[in-house]
Amino acid sequence: MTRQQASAAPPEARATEIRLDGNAIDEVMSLIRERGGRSTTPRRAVLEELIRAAGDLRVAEQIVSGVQAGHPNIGDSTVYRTLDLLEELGLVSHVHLGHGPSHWYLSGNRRRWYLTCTHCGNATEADPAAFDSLATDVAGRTGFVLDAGHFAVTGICASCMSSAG
Amino acid sequence: MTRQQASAAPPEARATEIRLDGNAIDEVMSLIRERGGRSTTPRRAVLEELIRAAGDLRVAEQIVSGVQAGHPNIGDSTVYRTLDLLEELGLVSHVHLGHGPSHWYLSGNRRRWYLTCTHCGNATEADPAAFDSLATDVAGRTGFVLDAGHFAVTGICASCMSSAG
DNA sequence: CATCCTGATGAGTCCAGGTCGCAATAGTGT
DNA sequence: ACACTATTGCGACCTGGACTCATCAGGATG
Repeated sequence: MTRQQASAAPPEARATEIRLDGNAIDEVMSLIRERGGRSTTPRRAVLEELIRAAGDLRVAEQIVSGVQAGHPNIGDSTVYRTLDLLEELGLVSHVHLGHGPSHWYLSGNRRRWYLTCTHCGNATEADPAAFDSLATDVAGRTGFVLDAGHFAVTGICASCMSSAG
Repeated sequence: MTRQQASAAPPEARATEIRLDGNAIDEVMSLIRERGGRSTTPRRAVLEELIRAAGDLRVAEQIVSGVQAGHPNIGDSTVYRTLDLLEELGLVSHVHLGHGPSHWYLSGNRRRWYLTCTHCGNATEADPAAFDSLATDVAGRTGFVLDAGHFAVTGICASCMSSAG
């Protein structure tokens, strides 16, 4: 109904190998330039911030303030736009863990699969093997190709199960 | 960080059998009264609207306008609050299919599992059996008890796979 | 059936989390 | 160094929903 329902993961998305070392930024900038884009300070700053997170999850607001700590004049919307760009390139992903803001991480070509406990709110990354067999099963039955990321699966974690019954 | 992170599905939620016939409303009102709540016109109106949807998904805005078609003086926030109440009672559920608003349905005690295509945006209900075996697998490995509903799993549907590659 | 107590309501305001339009700025191929 | 145009930063705006609070009305009681 609203703006963008089916905008994520355009088929052109090219999952590129990206290492988390210092050269990564230059490699990404080359990739952007190949596509006719430009290597700019804000884009480098956002990438630096994501690399600094070392693959951990960050909400957009954290990324914005991390970037602005070093570059106070970079605007919020530029960070959002850069995250979207990097996601199109297949370099970063965002996941919705619950009702709050989405969480971003440098994914390379490996999306993750998260479980969120609706009781304590904690999110944990899950073993991809279990999800893969679900995906194989569903693809075989229906042809629908599941994508692990984007939304966490909710449930009750082991410790909440044992404590709260 | 914000208000409610871990509020969904309080342990007291009692999944009650609810039929979709005309007596359902009275039964639900009795249930509400047992808990010290009151049977009110807005609550009946919201339930009527959900029953009218016959189990189909509705976004909150549709439910609000459906209710207000018959009762123009019922406020939006009352509808939201009533949906929350009915969800606590285990009678309705909401699911996030994508980035837009959440979708509500009369669930009784049976939550559903949806697949959303990130290419065409369509959501389809999936066979619960596949999800159940995933849930059994994950519970065995980690003790985390998965809940099918609340978030859809994204992917690419069969027709988008074949047409767009 | 009149009263009272308190849960529920509706109108309006506020908030988070982005998104958008646009004039100004700054990469980059030549 | 230039020109061309992708990007930026700013601020206004938008959606979906939560909150406040004075008022209203179920329904248990007498």
